[in-house]
Amino acid sequence: MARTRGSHSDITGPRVERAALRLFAKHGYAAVSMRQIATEVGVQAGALYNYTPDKQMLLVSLMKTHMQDLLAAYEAWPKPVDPLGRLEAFTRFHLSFNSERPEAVFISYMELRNLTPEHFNEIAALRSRYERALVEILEDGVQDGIFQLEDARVTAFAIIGMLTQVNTWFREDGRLSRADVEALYWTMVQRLVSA
Amino acid sequence: MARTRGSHSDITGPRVERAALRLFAKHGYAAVSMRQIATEVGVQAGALYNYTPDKQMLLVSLMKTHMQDLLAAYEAWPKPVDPLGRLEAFTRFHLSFNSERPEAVFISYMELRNLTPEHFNEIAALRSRYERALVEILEDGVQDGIFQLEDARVTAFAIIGMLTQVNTWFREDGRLSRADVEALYWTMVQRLVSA
DNA sequence: GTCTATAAGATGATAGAC
DNA sequence: GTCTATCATCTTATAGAC
Repeated sequence: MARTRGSHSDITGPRVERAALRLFAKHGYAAVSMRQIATEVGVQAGALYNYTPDKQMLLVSLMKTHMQDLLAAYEAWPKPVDPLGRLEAFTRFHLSFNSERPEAVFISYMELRNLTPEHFNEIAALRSRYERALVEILEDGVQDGIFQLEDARVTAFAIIGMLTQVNTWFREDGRLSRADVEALYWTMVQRLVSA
Repeated sequence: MARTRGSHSDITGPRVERAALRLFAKHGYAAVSMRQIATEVGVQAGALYNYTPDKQMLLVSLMKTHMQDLLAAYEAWPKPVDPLGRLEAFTRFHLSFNSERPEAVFISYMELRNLTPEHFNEIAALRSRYERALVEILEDGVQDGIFQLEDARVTAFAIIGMLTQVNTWFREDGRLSRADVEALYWTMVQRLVSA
């Protein structure tokens, strides 16, 4: 059966999300109007409400998708069994995953304050699951006598903080390649745990 | 001579800046209206324009003041002459200064995208002066054979990234005191440069 | 210096035609 | 599924009285 003319729900839906992602990252959630998103997609503002109940849910959906993608991709990432190998896998995974979606990473950190408490807690829970994975690697390494560190939770924050910061300065056409950056940060992470 | 009744320029001015700082940090620059700021200060919206030509300059002024305060405070901070002592001074200064003004720190990083190119470059230049100070400490330490690291600029970014991240999780009533956090991070910074 | 009033336009969201 | 038209409200900024 032929499709109704002008019906593109399976095409327009993803385009709305991508446009919102791009514009929210560039100007901030509050600064972007539904009309701007509609213009970017090539439809009228009213048509957006076929894809989201309101502006807030558009943001929530972007952030939730990003955090779920992060967790799913990390679980699928090849991981050795020894703590040092797992720490290297985590380091390289984090740098690689984040470098491929700078906009979603930026939004997921930046726009937390625009979430209602319920949505905030949902995103925060996903984020802690990821952080918890690193804490466990560090604790295992300490137990095996391979790592030396004072506080696994604070060290995990420090590692994630320094790895995530890369997105603020890395440029594709800069002095260093992605491989250079990965190697430098893996060396620094090893030093941080005295491995 | 008696003051004109209702004239409070020396009191209201700072109150406008403080209200804007608080509200911009909480909700984001774009999400805050001049009416909200006026309500917080206790005046009508029109009165704000005695203290700022427009909303944009209110943001620029907050960010510029913060960066200049940062540089001035760092210059006044007691600094040893040896690289290791200077690195410790930088670490403790950064944690201490940032912990005292979380809102200004947040805004100065978060709202860069809302600046016109001219204002952005001005703020970015102040920021690099600060980063440059750390790079020089690291380079001096390498030259003296005290530090071992591959890339002084990337290491400086990593250190600043991990130190600045503290503001996102530290709570006054949490498990760790400020002194605990300073000690933990100073240990980690030393490890990062193999000192 | 602060007020009230207002200009000129943008905003999120909905209703109903096609 | 998309459009046009519209509502009610909010926005930044200014003018002029006090």
